[in-house]
Amino acid sequence: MKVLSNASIYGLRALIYVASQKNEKEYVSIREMSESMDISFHFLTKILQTLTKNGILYSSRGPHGGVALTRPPGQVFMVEIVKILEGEDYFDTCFLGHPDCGIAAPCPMHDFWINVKSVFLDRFEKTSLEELSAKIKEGKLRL
Amino acid sequence: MKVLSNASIYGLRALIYVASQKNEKEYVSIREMSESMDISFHFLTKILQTLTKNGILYSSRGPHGGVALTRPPGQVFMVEIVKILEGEDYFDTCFLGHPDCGIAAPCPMHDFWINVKSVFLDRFEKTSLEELSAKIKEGKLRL
DNA sequence: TTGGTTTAAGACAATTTAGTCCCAAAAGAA
DNA sequence: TTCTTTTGGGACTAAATTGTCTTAAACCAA
Ligand code: SF4
Ligand code: SF4
Repeated sequence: MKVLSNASIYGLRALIYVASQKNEKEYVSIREMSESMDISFHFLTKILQTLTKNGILYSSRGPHGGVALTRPPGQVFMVEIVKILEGEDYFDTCFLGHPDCGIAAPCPMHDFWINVKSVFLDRFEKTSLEELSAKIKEGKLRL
Repeated sequence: MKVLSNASIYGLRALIYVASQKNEKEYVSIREMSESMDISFHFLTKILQTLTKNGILYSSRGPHGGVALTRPPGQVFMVEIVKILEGEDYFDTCFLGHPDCGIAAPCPMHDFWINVKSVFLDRFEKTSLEELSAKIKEGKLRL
């Protein structure tokens, strides 16, 4: 079972990496992240570019360049990242892939699906990069 | 958000279609199903072939041929279909795509993810084709 | 200013998923 | 038998996702 594309997963992991940095103001090198997390450098670069375009990250070229968060990790929530990388309609899907249905006479999976989606949305809305990076900072989890 | 591939969705819908048939013993034509549900005939055929190979369906060629359930709809559960069409390891995934991790120092999403997967597994284990086809039989839901 | 470093951008290739097509094989009817 | 209908099986194409590569642009330091 997979609910996020590789692009979203890599983007999320990189943001957690950045958020877990000691010095919040310093740029983090994409090369360093890609090697540390064993993700293709160019692929990760492309993903982070869209996060930069969408205002999640600052970026700077040249020596000591890289990317940095535009906001404190406690103010960046998963839901925003997922909507940027997966699409704005991420939570507007039907379990069976129907374009529209279910209002009048929903199928037996409808209530389940609506509920699952709201659980995901709720969790994504409440989980910040700060929370996600907490255990990394303590050195308790690899990324 | 998508948790099932198109192949699984089409396979499930076709099984629901078969299960909602009045005469349980009669073969249902794949052509009829593909046209009624607006699914590619050849694609659906291929999917139903793997379900036949895996003992979910009988099949017969020629006039009045088609597919039929090997068991009563009340004895066929979603979990079996999903594991056949998505792979046996469908429920053995990590939220962040790691091959192994989390036992010692799980990430903040681990508990959430484990819980979500068990909710899915539980529901898939308890939902039979009979339940899924109930509303169709009443004519209350399109497929 | 010159050269090295690093992100930006976009073309390109590989892989996976989705879908199409053709022909063989089986079943039924004439 | 012979013809038609319908599934079986595999090759093929299309599209989406994933990943690679090359060059340009920005930044820094000597
Ligand atoms: S009723 Fe079922 S098929 Fe219709 S939108 Fe809800 S989940 Fe999808
Ligand atoms: S701890 Fe997090 S990253 Fe590790 S297996 Fe669990 S969900 Fe995946």
